[in-house]
Amino acid sequence: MARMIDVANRAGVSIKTVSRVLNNEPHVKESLRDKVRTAAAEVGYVPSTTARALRSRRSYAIHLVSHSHRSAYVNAIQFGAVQTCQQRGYQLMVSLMEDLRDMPEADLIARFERLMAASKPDGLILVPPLSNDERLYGVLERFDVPVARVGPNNLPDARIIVKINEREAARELTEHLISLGHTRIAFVRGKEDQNATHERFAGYRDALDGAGIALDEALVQPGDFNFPTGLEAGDALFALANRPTAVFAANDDMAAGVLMSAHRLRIDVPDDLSVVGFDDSEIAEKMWPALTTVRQPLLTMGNEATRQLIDAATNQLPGMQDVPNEYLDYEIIHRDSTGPAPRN
Amino acid sequence: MARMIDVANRAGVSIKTVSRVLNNEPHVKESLRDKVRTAAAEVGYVPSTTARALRSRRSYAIHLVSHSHRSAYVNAIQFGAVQTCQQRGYQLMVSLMEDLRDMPEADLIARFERLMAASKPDGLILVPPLSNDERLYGVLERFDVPVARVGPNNLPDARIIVKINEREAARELTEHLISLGHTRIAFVRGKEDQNATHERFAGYRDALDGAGIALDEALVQPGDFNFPTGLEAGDALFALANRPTAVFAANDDMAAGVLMSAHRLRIDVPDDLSVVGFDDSEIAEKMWPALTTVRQPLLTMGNEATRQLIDAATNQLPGMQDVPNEYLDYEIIHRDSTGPAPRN
DNA sequence: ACCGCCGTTGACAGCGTTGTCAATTACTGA
DNA sequence: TCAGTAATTGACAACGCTGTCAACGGCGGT
Repeated sequence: MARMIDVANRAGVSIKTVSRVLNNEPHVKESLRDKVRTAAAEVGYVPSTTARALRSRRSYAIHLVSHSHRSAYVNAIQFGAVQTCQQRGYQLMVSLMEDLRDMPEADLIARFERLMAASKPDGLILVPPLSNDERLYGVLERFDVPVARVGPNNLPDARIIVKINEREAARELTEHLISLGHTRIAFVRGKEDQNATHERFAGYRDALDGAGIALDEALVQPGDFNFPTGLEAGDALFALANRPTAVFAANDDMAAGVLMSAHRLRIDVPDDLSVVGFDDSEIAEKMWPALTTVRQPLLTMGNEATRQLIDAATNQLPGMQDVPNEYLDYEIIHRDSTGPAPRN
Repeated sequence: MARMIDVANRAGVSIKTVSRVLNNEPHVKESLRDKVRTAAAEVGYVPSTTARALRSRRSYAIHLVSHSHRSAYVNAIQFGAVQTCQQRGYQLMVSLMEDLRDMPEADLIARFERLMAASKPDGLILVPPLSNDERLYGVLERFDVPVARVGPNNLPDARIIVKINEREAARELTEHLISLGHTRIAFVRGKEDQNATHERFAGYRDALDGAGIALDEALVQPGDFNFPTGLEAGDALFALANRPTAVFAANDDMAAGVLMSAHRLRIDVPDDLSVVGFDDSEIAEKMWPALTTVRQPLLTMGNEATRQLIDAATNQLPGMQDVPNEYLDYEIIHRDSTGPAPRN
């Protein structure tokens, strides 16, 4: 495998000059630049990330840390992250972090210390539920590494946060149900320690309030973002004397559970019941009937988080002032699980 | 961040001794070992993977390369891989490789050369369709790196291959349909350049042959492992004058498409039609009706591939003689999409 | 008592790159 | 023309670890 010295010899310059050319540093004559680049191509030179990392204290790697439970959501974000990494010559590493809630802070610190020491990433991507864990907030201060948080997040500072306006999206989706004539609209909550649950519920309430519909606590069911809890929530809702005509599940997996419950009870969707989800995960269009939901630009979110991290690491952006953590665009996807409220 | 020299000073030994202790090398007195370990713990020492990698020419990293299209299948394998990596103190890096078919071999080599040079992995995990691409077979010879291929694979050599017996599984699943009384059993093929398609189809034929059922070419539809082609295949099959009473889709996503087609045509599943898939991907249990399918131990496959790679890199296994590339266990998961053949 | 061996231990070099700084060359203005 | 400054280039060290090899000391055999 060709090293820098081989390129240098072939081009008749010192290795330092080769280094400068390949890193696009100033202070090299154009004529030499070409000569070096040609030589590098001829010997098939590829820089050793390892040596670079050791000397320059930059690893050219981004580390994505996710909770041990893998989902299509995280998968999509990761996909976006690896795309951007490859474009920019970075590596993407992935780690799993088990449940943090019952982990003493000391262990938490130790976990991250090990992770940081071992892979020395130039940036850290945190996805839900890690991204809105307040304790990590303090723990990561200890390490001098840019952190990007993906997903709804109410941390007040200027870190990199990539998200959509979930509250507004939830409101819009609920308003759509209301415009279809629904008034008894149920809501299935997600995990209580995730911000998404609260944002989406807030949007749901906003819409009800706006339409002057009173919140019926009986129509609000707990859940944990997984299919089985969606199923349970559906069973509970449909056992009610006064059934809802529409169900807003806080994510698609739970919406699938609600649909399953409806099917089992021979409730026709969308004629007798409308169901909506959130995320537009890959199962949304594969369900029967295909699910009306909110599309999050997960790929773009992965891209963005990565891009901003790399920029921060490269110091192309002196601070993050010009990255105002704005919302990315979402989109309501209308499919076949929603229809006019049944009259009765 | 503590370095080895800090541990050495604290323990009153040379850094070489620290290195020996922490790498479990021989020739250190037990008393010193304890002293070093204590010192390491006290200063919170974590070895620098970077420095280690540079000097020892081992990166303590496994690289998982997948096709640009990310699926739940790959996601699960990756999950298994990262689990084992973390257990063994390795990092997992991921890469995407775009479509290789129309890539000249020279480019292919260049792609891998860059990948290898940049991340210098101790092992490479290839997932379908990369894992059964014959050209990679030759290309990877150039690099002195252990390669694990996940998925059905008929390469004749002694490399690491982690798979289930897909043909047998497909036969068993088809036999189950036959035992339910079905004789008009359709098959939806996957991508033709993937071994899985051929293995699964072969198993389907085995079962038909075994039962003395003639293969009806009209019941064999093309597909590409994605939902839309499953939908198309369903539409084509259900437009037939003599409809099948059962459909075996070569994977779950296509089975979802077949189900959607059936629902749209108001064909009752499982009363009028049985549908089965393959993989037991996460959507299988969320479909309506929940899908009967073959569970591949994808997590275990990711674990195994990684374990074998690490062992190979560590030379704990001198060769691969004692890793006989045996099949892992699969399991037929009976759900609600299958039932007795309708009488007519 | 001496030799030679083995189990321990450490000094030192070097992995392939980039940072520092000095040396050299080119260019400016008087 | 020449000093003074700026641009260019390279020599060398260093990042933190492991591989090599030499030094040391204890021990058994003669």
